[in-house]
Amino acid sequence: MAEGGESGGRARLVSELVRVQDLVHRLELQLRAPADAASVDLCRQLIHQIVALTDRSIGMARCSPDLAAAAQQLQQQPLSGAPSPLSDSGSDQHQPFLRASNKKRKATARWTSQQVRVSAAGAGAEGPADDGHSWRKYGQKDILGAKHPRAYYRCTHRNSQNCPATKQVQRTDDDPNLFDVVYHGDHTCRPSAAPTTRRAPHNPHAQAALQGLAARLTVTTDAAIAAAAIAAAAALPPMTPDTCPARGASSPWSLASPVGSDSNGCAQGVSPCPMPGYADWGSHGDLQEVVSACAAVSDLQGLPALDSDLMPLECFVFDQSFDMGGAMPSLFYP
DNA sequence: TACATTTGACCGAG
DNA sequence: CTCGGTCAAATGTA
Repeated sequence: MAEGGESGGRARLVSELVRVQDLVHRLELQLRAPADAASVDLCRQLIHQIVALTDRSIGMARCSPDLAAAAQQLQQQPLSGAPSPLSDSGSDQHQPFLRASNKKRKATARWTSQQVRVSAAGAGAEGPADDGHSWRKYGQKDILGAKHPRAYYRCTHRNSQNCPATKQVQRTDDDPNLFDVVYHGDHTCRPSAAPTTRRAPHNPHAQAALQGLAARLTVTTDAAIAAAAIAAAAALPPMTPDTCPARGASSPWSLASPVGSDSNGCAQGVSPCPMPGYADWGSHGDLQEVVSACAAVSDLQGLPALDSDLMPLECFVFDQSFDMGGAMPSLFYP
Protein backbone atom coordinates (compact mmCIF):
# COMPACT_ATOMS: atom_id res chain seq x y z
CA MET A 1 0.00 0.00 0.00
CA ALA A 2 1.15 3.47 -0.63
CA GLU A 3 2.99 4.85 2.30
CA GLY A 4 3.89 8.19 0.86
CA GLY A 5 2.18 11.37 1.85
CA GLU A 6 1.95 10.64 5.54
CA SER A 7 0.27 13.58 7.11
CA GLY A 8 -0.14 14.80 10.59
CA GLY A 9 -3.84 14.28 10.26
CA ARG A 10 -3.32 10.69 9.43
CA ALA A 11 -1.06 10.24 12.41
CA ARG A 12 -3.70 11.77 14.60
CA LEU A 13 -6.25 9.45 13.10
CA VAL A 14 -4.11 6.50 13.97
CA SER A 15 -3.66 7.86 17.43
CA GLU A 16 -7.40 8.06 17.84
CA LEU A 17 -7.83 4.55 16.60
CA VAL A 18 -5.23 3.30 18.99
CA ARG A 19 -7.24 4.86 21.76
CA VAL A 20 -10.32 3.12 20.48
CA GLN A 21 -8.44 -0.11 20.50
CA ASP A 22 -7.35 0.46 24.05
CA LEU A 23 -10.88 1.22 25.11
CA VAL A 24 -12.11 -1.93 23.47
CA HIS A 25 -9.51 -3.91 25.36
CA ARG A 26 -10.62 -2.33 28.59
CA LEU A 27 -14.20 -3.07 27.74
CA GLU A 28 -13.33 -6.63 27.08
CA LEU A 29 -11.68 -6.96 30.45
CA GLN A 30 -14.66 -5.37 32.09
CA LEU A 31 -17.05 -7.68 30.38
CA ARG A 32 -15.15 -10.68 31.53
CA ALA A 33 -15.83 -9.78 35.11
CA PRO A 34 -19.08 -10.80 36.73
CA ALA A 35 -21.74 -8.32 35.86
CA ASP A 36 -22.91 -5.95 38.53
CA ALA A 37 -24.34 -2.48 38.47
CA ALA A 38 -20.99 -0.77 38.71
CA SER A 39 -19.41 -2.74 35.94
CA VAL A 40 -22.41 -2.19 33.74
CA ASP A 41 -22.05 1.52 34.24
CA LEU A 42 -18.39 1.37 33.46
CA CYS A 43 -19.12 -0.60 30.34
CA ARG A 44 -21.57 2.02 29.25
CA GLN A 45 -19.03 4.73 29.81
CA LEU A 46 -16.45 2.85 27.81
CA ILE A 47 -18.89 2.26 25.02
CA HIS A 48 -19.79 5.91 24.98
CA GLN A 49 -16.14 6.85 24.70
CA ILE A 50 -15.60 4.31 21.95
CA VAL A 51 -18.51 5.65 20.00
CA ALA A 52 -17.37 9.23 20.43
CA LEU A 53 -13.79 8.46 19.49
CA THR A 54 -14.89 6.46 16.51
CA ASP A 55 -17.06 9.30 15.38
CA ARG A 56 -14.14 11.66 15.55
CA SER A 57 -11.99 9.20 13.68
CA ILE A 58 -14.54 9.05 10.93
CA GLY A 59 -14.46 12.78 10.63
CA MET A 60 -10.70 12.77 10.48
CA ALA A 61 -10.67 9.99 7.95
CA ARG A 62 -13.05 11.89 5.74
CA CYS A 63 -10.69 14.81 5.80
CA SER A 64 -7.79 12.64 4.79
CA PRO A 65 -7.37 13.01 1.02
CA ASP A 66 -6.04 9.55 0.34
CA LEU A 67 -8.51 7.72 2.52
CA ALA A 68 -11.36 9.83 1.30
CA ALA A 69 -10.41 9.14 -2.28
CA ALA A 70 -10.25 5.45 -1.67
CA ALA A 71 -13.52 5.59 0.12
CA GLN A 72 -15.17 7.45 -2.70
CA GLN A 73 -13.86 5.00 -5.18
CA LEU A 74 -15.09 2.03 -3.28
CA GLN A 75 -18.29 3.61 -2.20
CA GLN A 76 -19.61 2.89 -5.65
CA GLN A 77 -18.95 -0.73 -4.92
CA PRO A 78 -21.22 -1.54 -2.00
CA LEU A 79 -19.65 -3.85 0.46
CA SER A 80 -22.61 -6.13 0.30
CA GLY A 81 -22.11 -6.41 -3.39
CA ALA A 82 -18.39 -6.56 -3.26
CA PRO A 83 -16.77 -9.24 -5.25
CA SER A 84 -16.41 -12.53 -3.61
CA PRO A 85 -13.42 -12.76 -1.37
CA LEU A 86 -12.23 -15.30 -3.79
CA SER A 87 -12.37 -13.02 -6.71
CA ASP A 88 -9.77 -10.57 -7.76
CA SER A 89 -10.27 -7.45 -5.73
CA GLY A 90 -7.59 -5.57 -7.54
CA SER A 91 -5.69 -4.89 -4.40
CA ASP A 92 -4.34 -8.21 -3.54
CA GLN A 93 -0.70 -7.79 -4.22
CA HIS A 94 -0.35 -8.22 -0.53
CA GLN A 95 -2.73 -11.10 -0.54
CA PRO A 96 -1.44 -13.84 -2.74
CA PHE A 97 -3.93 -15.93 -0.91
CA LEU A 98 -6.65 -14.19 -2.79
CA ARG A 99 -4.96 -14.17 -6.09
CA ALA A 100 -4.33 -17.85 -6.06
CA SER A 101 -7.85 -18.72 -5.23
CA ASN A 102 -10.26 -18.72 -8.08
CA LYS A 103 -8.41 -20.78 -10.58
CA LYS A 104 -10.08 -24.05 -9.86
CA ARG A 105 -13.18 -25.59 -8.58
CA LYS A 106 -15.73 -23.26 -10.03
CA ALA A 107 -18.27 -25.60 -8.55
CA THR A 108 -17.39 -24.36 -5.11
CA ALA A 109 -17.72 -20.75 -6.10
CA ARG A 110 -21.46 -20.98 -5.78
CA TRP A 111 -20.98 -21.49 -2.09
CA THR A 112 -21.06 -18.82 0.46
CA SER A 113 -17.51 -17.85 1.03
CA GLN A 114 -15.99 -15.46 3.43
CA GLN A 115 -12.43 -14.57 4.00
CA VAL A 116 -11.19 -13.29 7.27
CA ARG A 117 -7.70 -12.47 8.31
CA VAL A 118 -7.04 -13.41 11.86
CA SER A 119 -4.19 -13.12 14.23
CA ALA A 120 -2.66 -16.09 15.90
CA ALA A 121 -1.92 -14.00 18.95
CA GLY A 122 -3.40 -15.65 21.94
CA ALA A 123 -3.82 -18.83 20.03
CA GLY A 124 -1.53 -21.65 19.30
CA ALA A 125 1.36 -21.04 17.01
CA GLU A 126 0.00 -23.68 14.69
CA GLY A 127 -2.98 -21.67 13.75
CA PRO A 128 -5.71 -19.34 14.76
CA ALA A 129 -7.76 -20.06 17.79
CA ASP A 130 -10.85 -22.18 17.77
CA ASP A 131 -13.79 -20.51 16.12
CA GLY A 132 -16.37 -22.44 18.00
CA HIS A 133 -17.20 -24.90 15.32
CA SER A 134 -15.56 -28.22 15.29
CA TRP A 135 -13.47 -28.75 12.23
CA ARG A 136 -11.69 -31.74 10.91
CA LYS A 137 -8.61 -31.29 8.84
CA TYR A 138 -8.74 -33.26 5.67
CA GLY A 139 -5.88 -31.97 3.66
CA GLN A 140 -2.95 -29.68 3.30
CA LYS A 141 -1.36 -28.36 0.18
CA ASP A 142 1.61 -26.29 -0.71
CA ILE A 143 0.30 -23.41 -2.73
CA LEU A 144 2.21 -22.04 -5.60
CA GLY A 145 3.73 -18.70 -4.72
CA ALA A 146 2.88 -18.97 -1.07
CA LYS A 147 5.44 -19.54 1.59
CA HIS A 148 3.13 -21.54 3.76
CA PRO A 149 0.89 -24.48 3.01
CA ARG A 150 -2.84 -24.19 3.01
CA ALA A 151 -4.82 -26.41 5.34
CA TYR A 152 -8.27 -27.66 4.48
CA TYR A 153 -10.90 -28.28 7.10
CA ARG A 154 -14.42 -29.52 6.94
CA CYS A 155 -17.11 -29.55 9.56
CA THR A 156 -16.85 -32.51 11.87
CA HIS A 157 -20.55 -33.07 11.34
CA ARG A 158 -20.22 -33.38 7.63
CA ASN A 159 -21.08 -37.03 7.75
CA SER A 160 -23.47 -37.14 10.63
CA GLN A 161 -25.45 -34.06 9.65
CA ASN A 162 -24.38 -33.52 6.10
CA CYS A 163 -22.95 -30.15 7.04
CA PRO A 164 -21.22 -28.70 3.99
CA ALA A 165 -19.14 -26.07 5.77
CA THR A 166 -15.45 -26.06 5.01
CA LYS A 167 -12.66 -23.66 5.63
CA GLN A 168 -9.17 -23.07 4.38
CA VAL A 169 -6.48 -21.72 6.62
CA GLN A 170 -3.24 -20.30 5.37
CA ARG A 171 -0.55 -18.36 7.14
CA THR A 172 0.10 -15.08 5.43
CA ASP A 173 3.40 -14.60 3.74
CA ASP A 174 4.25 -11.30 5.28
CA ASP A 175 3.16 -11.90 8.83
CA PRO A 176 3.49 -15.34 10.36
CA ASN A 177 1.11 -14.32 13.10
CA LEU A 178 -1.68 -13.70 10.68
CA PHE A 179 -3.79 -16.29 9.00
CA ASP A 180 -6.08 -15.97 6.08
CA VAL A 181 -9.14 -18.06 6.63
CA VAL A 182 -11.70 -18.68 3.95
CA TYR A 183 -14.99 -20.22 4.90
CA HIS A 184 -17.04 -22.02 2.33
CA GLY A 185 -20.61 -23.04 2.79
CA ASP A 186 -22.91 -22.60 5.69
CA HIS A 187 -23.07 -24.74 8.73
CA THR A 188 -26.21 -26.77 8.62
CA CYS A 189 -25.30 -28.74 11.67
CA ARG A 190 -27.33 -27.87 14.71
CA PRO A 191 -25.65 -25.61 17.22
CA SER A 192 -26.10 -28.13 19.95
CA ALA A 193 -24.17 -30.56 17.87
CA ALA A 194 -21.26 -28.21 17.63
CA PRO A 195 -19.30 -28.73 20.76
CA THR A 196 -18.69 -25.38 22.30
CA THR A 197 -15.73 -26.02 24.43
CA ARG A 198 -15.11 -22.41 25.17
CA ARG A 199 -16.13 -20.94 28.45
CA ALA A 200 -19.80 -20.29 28.90
CA PRO A 201 -20.65 -16.75 28.00
CA HIS A 202 -22.55 -14.53 30.34
CA ASN A 203 -24.85 -13.71 27.49
CA PRO A 204 -24.83 -16.07 24.56
CA HIS A 205 -26.77 -13.74 22.31
CA ALA A 206 -24.45 -10.91 23.01
CA GLN A 207 -21.51 -13.14 22.46
CA ALA A 208 -22.82 -14.04 19.07
CA ALA A 209 -23.22 -10.38 18.31
CA LEU A 210 -19.71 -9.61 19.36
CA GLN A 211 -18.40 -12.45 17.36
CA GLY A 212 -19.83 -10.80 14.35
CA LEU A 213 -18.24 -7.58 15.39
CA ALA A 214 -14.97 -9.27 15.97
CA ALA A 215 -15.22 -10.92 12.62
CA ARG A 216 -15.32 -7.55 11.06
CA LEU A 217 -12.42 -6.47 13.16
CA THR A 218 -10.24 -8.91 11.41
CA VAL A 219 -11.74 -9.22 8.04
CA THR A 220 -9.13 -7.33 6.18
CA THR A 221 -6.23 -5.02 6.59
CA ASP A 222 -6.49 -3.47 3.20
CA ALA A 223 -6.48 0.27 3.54
CA ALA A 224 -8.81 0.87 0.66
CA ILE A 225 -11.40 -1.41 2.11
CA ALA A 226 -10.89 0.30 5.40
CA ALA A 227 -11.65 3.58 3.74
CA ALA A 228 -14.70 2.06 2.15
CA ALA A 229 -15.76 0.84 5.52
CA ILE A 230 -15.43 4.31 6.92
CA ALA A 231 -17.39 5.66 4.02
CA ALA A 232 -20.01 3.02 4.48
CA ALA A 233 -20.38 3.86 8.11
CA ALA A 234 -20.26 7.59 7.70
CA ALA A 235 -22.06 8.23 4.50
CA LEU A 236 -24.09 5.32 3.30
CA PRO A 237 -27.63 4.94 4.48
CA PRO A 238 -28.12 2.49 7.26
CA MET A 239 -28.66 -1.01 6.15
CA THR A 240 -32.08 -2.42 6.41
CA PRO A 241 -33.16 -5.99 6.29
CA ASP A 242 -33.74 -5.38 2.62
CA THR A 243 -30.24 -4.28 2.03
CA CYS A 244 -28.78 -6.68 4.45
CA PRO A 245 -26.84 -8.95 2.19
CA ALA A 246 -28.52 -12.22 1.88
CA ARG A 247 -26.78 -15.27 3.07
CA GLY A 248 -25.21 -17.17 0.30
CA ALA A 249 -24.32 -14.06 -1.59
CA SER A 250 -20.88 -13.45 -0.25
CA SER A 251 -22.25 -11.49 2.59
CA PRO A 252 -19.49 -10.06 4.66
CA TRP A 253 -21.18 -11.53 7.63
CA SER A 254 -22.67 -14.60 6.22
CA LEU A 255 -20.12 -16.82 7.73
CA ALA A 256 -17.73 -14.50 9.30
CA SER A 257 -16.92 -16.60 12.21
CA PRO A 258 -13.39 -15.62 12.42
CA VAL A 259 -11.14 -18.05 13.78
CA GLY A 260 -10.86 -16.81 17.19
CA SER A 261 -14.14 -17.25 18.62
CA ASP A 262 -17.26 -17.77 16.82
CA SER A 263 -19.27 -19.87 18.91
CA ASN A 264 -22.13 -21.93 18.77
CA GLY A 265 -23.51 -21.66 15.48
CA CYS A 266 -23.93 -18.01 15.02
CA ALA A 267 -23.38 -18.81 11.41
CA GLN A 268 -26.16 -21.28 11.28
CA GLY A 269 -28.62 -20.94 8.53
CA VAL A 270 -31.29 -19.47 10.68
CA SER A 271 -31.49 -15.82 9.98
CA PRO A 272 -31.02 -13.97 6.73
CA CYS A 273 -28.81 -11.73 8.74
CA PRO A 274 -25.78 -13.07 10.40
CA MET A 275 -26.64 -13.12 14.02
CA PRO A 276 -29.53 -15.17 15.21
CA GLY A 277 -31.52 -13.26 17.73
CA TYR A 278 -30.84 -10.01 15.94
CA ALA A 279 -33.44 -9.75 13.30
CA ASP A 280 -32.45 -6.20 12.58
CA TRP A 281 -28.76 -6.75 12.79
CA GLY A 282 -28.26 -5.52 9.31
CA SER A 283 -29.06 -2.00 10.31
CA HIS A 284 -26.15 -2.06 12.63
CA GLY A 285 -23.60 -3.24 10.21
CA ASP A 286 -22.23 0.26 10.21
CA LEU A 287 -20.50 -0.15 13.49
CA GLN A 288 -18.91 -3.29 12.34
CA GLU A 289 -17.62 -1.48 9.36
CA VAL A 290 -16.24 1.30 11.45
CA VAL A 291 -14.43 -0.92 13.84
CA SER A 292 -13.18 -2.98 10.98
CA ALA A 293 -11.84 0.20 9.55
CA CYS A 294 -10.19 0.98 12.83
CA ALA A 295 -8.42 -2.32 12.81
CA ALA A 296 -7.48 -2.01 9.20
CA VAL A 297 -6.20 1.51 9.41
CA SER A 298 -4.16 0.83 12.46
CA ASP A 299 -2.67 -2.11 10.70
CA LEU A 300 -1.96 0.12 7.79
CA GLN A 301 0.26 2.07 10.09
CA GLY A 302 2.15 -0.97 11.12
CA LEU A 303 0.41 -1.09 14.41
CA PRO A 304 -0.65 -4.37 15.78
CA ALA A 305 -3.95 -5.45 14.41
CA LEU A 306 -6.78 -6.12 16.73
CA ASP A 307 -6.35 -9.73 17.21
CA SER A 308 -8.75 -12.50 17.50
CA ASP A 309 -8.32 -12.54 21.21
CA LEU A 310 -10.67 -9.65 21.28
CA MET A 311 -13.47 -11.94 20.45
CA PRO A 312 -14.56 -12.65 23.93
CA LEU A 313 -16.18 -9.28 24.03
CA GLU A 314 -19.45 -10.78 24.68
CA CYS A 315 -22.00 -8.50 26.13
CA PHE A 316 -22.91 -5.95 23.53
CA VAL A 317 -26.36 -5.53 22.25
CA PHE A 318 -27.23 -2.94 19.74
CA ASP A 319 -29.82 -0.47 20.75
CA GLN A 320 -32.29 -0.80 17.98
CA SER A 321 -34.21 2.22 19.11
CA PHE A 322 -31.30 4.49 18.56
CA ASP A 323 -31.91 7.36 16.23
CA MET A 324 -29.64 6.79 13.31
CA GLY A 325 -29.45 10.47 12.53
CA GLY A 326 -25.82 10.28 13.36
CA ALA A 327 -23.37 8.00 11.74
CA MET A 328 -23.05 5.71 14.68
CA PRO A 329 -25.46 3.35 16.25
CA SER A 330 -25.49 3.32 19.95
CA LEU A 331 -24.80 0.43 22.13
CA PHE A 332 -26.08 -0.59 25.44
CA TYR A 333 -25.31 -3.26 27.85
CA PRO A 334 -28.28 -5.48 28.54
C1' DT B 1 -11.49 -47.89 20.53
C1' DA B 2 -12.88 -43.90 18.47
C1' DC B 3 -11.57 -40.13 17.18
C1' DA B 4 -8.31 -36.60 14.61
C1' DT B 5 -4.27 -35.66 11.76
C1' DT B 6 -0.94 -36.54 8.13
C1' DT B 7 0.19 -37.20 3.57
C1' DG B 8 0.51 -39.08 -1.04
C1' DA B 9 -2.68 -40.05 -4.70
C1' DC B 10 -6.29 -38.76 -7.39
C1' DC B 11 -9.71 -35.69 -9.76
C1' DG B 12 -11.07 -32.06 -12.55
C1' DA B 13 -11.03 -27.15 -14.10
C1' DG B 14 -8.44 -24.12 -16.74
C1' DC C 1 -0.07 -30.24 -18.30
C1' DT C 2 -0.54 -27.52 -14.03
C1' DC C 3 -2.36 -26.83 -9.78
C1' DG C 4 -6.09 -26.34 -6.25
C1' DG C 5 -9.15 -29.24 -3.84
C1' DT C 6 -10.49 -33.72 -2.04
C1' DC C 7 -10.04 -38.56 -0.83
C1' DA C 8 -8.62 -42.18 1.96
C1' DA C 9 -5.16 -45.20 4.04
C1' DA C 10 -1.78 -44.88 7.51
C1' DT C 11 -0.66 -43.05 11.71
C1' DG C 12 -1.17 -40.61 16.08
C1' DT C 13 -3.57 -39.59 20.38
C1' DA C 14 -6.60 -39.49 24.35
